Amino acid sequence: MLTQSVSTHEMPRNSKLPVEVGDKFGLIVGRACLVATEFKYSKEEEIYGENEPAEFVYQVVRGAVRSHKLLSDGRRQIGAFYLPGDVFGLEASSNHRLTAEAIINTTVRLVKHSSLEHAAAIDVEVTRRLWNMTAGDLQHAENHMLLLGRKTAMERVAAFLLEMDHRLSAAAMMALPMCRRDIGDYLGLTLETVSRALSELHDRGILDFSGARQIVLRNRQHLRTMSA
Amino acid sequence: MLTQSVSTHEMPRNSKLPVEVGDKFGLIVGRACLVATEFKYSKEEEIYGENEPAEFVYQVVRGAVRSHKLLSDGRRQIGAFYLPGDVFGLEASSNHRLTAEAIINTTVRLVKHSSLEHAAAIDVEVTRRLWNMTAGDLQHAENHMLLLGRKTAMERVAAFLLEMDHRLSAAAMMALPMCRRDIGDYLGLTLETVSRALSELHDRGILDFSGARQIVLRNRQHLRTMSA
DNA sequence: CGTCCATTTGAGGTGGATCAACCCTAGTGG
DNA sequence: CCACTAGGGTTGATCCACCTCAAATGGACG
Repeated sequence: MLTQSVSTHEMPRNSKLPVEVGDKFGLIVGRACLVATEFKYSKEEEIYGENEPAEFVYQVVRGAVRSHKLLSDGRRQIGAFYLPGDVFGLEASSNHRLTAEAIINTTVRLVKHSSLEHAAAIDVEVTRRLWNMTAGDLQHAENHMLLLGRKTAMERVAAFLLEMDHRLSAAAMMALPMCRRDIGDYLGLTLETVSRALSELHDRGILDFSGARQIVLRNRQHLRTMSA
Repeated sequence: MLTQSVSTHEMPRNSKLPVEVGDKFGLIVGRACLVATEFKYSKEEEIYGENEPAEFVYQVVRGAVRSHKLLSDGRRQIGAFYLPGDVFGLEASSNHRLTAEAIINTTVRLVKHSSLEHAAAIDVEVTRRLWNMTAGDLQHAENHMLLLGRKTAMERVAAFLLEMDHRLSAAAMMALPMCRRDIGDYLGLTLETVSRALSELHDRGILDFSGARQIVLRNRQHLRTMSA
């Protein structure tokens, strides 16, 4: 529960509100004349739980977040990873449908869901942008269903590497914030299968490691072919 | 392409516009003062293709529709089945992201995407309802990712039966419009595995057949437990 | 420098896929 | 009215991609 977290951590403070170009959160917050608050979560901390009321909408500033669903026996499916710039926790209904946790120490900007609702009720453009965001999430989910239902382990790992490369490759190097188990739970595989696939890609010269989570892609075209 | 289909079939005519309670399509169309047109597709006919411009939004009146994505080698993932009352083909962006086909002879109501856009641009409530629909699709996709990534064959089939029971059980009998291959491609399984799971459920007295696609559930609670 | 995890690697097992008959039923035409 | 056919469905036998279990390795951090 966030309100508790607020009290057990530092108090929120207003962010500088740097509305970058292409920053969807900034676009909405700015449009709606809302003030975003910064907040920090430490490694492995829960941000919100499945079925909890959706009190806030979040944007990752620094760090990384995963969202997941659990089966009663502990089997876990990660629906998405959220990296700096990504918005998460936006629900059209009143409750969150997945649990969100910080993968590493993470700073987020957040706005009250209710203020967004209020802004959306009077400004079509705000509603339109919220709809577009949800539609983007849906598109990701549709692609991921194809991956989970029909792709082989190697195809899944290749697709994962290209997705992460696209989303967080600053320089040539890709620094993965998540462990092998997280990757497996995202791809519907075990951590061992993920590890074996990465090792095979390394053996075939398609990627290089400098530490298990520091990866350099050497042949993106080959990966694209492999991801089917 | 629909315009071609229109010419090769009967001309569209205005529907009676019976705005039922709880009919989301009716709510939107009515609110936006739009006129819905009825149209028929025959068995196995394509309604729209992946990446085609999203010219229309559809609602099933009679029949059944499936939407899917294909890999280059023909592997197929069905994202959703649409049954009478369901809306499909609604995109926030300008193109369809899956292919939609009629499973059996199907009648749909449709409205121009552009008129919806126009109505949404001036009426927050319309936009809000469109957003809610997309959010509903996203929720279904999130549940389905858990199924595809983490559930066993039997759990998937049990979940499928409960979903269909919930959506199309008129009396006690459930009349499935789709073949075993469609079910398999929806659940990320082969048609043989689906058939074997159904046979086992029959042997265990959890369901009865009267024809391969006429199913009566005898123990829903047991199915609920099995679907994990 | 030792402890603790994350990761890798190995060996063997298995759930579901694949390949192959066979069966059932609806539709067709004689 | 019935024989024939075709397509969907079932069932069996075998295979294999991935999981499971186990152990070794490595890297980060006190």
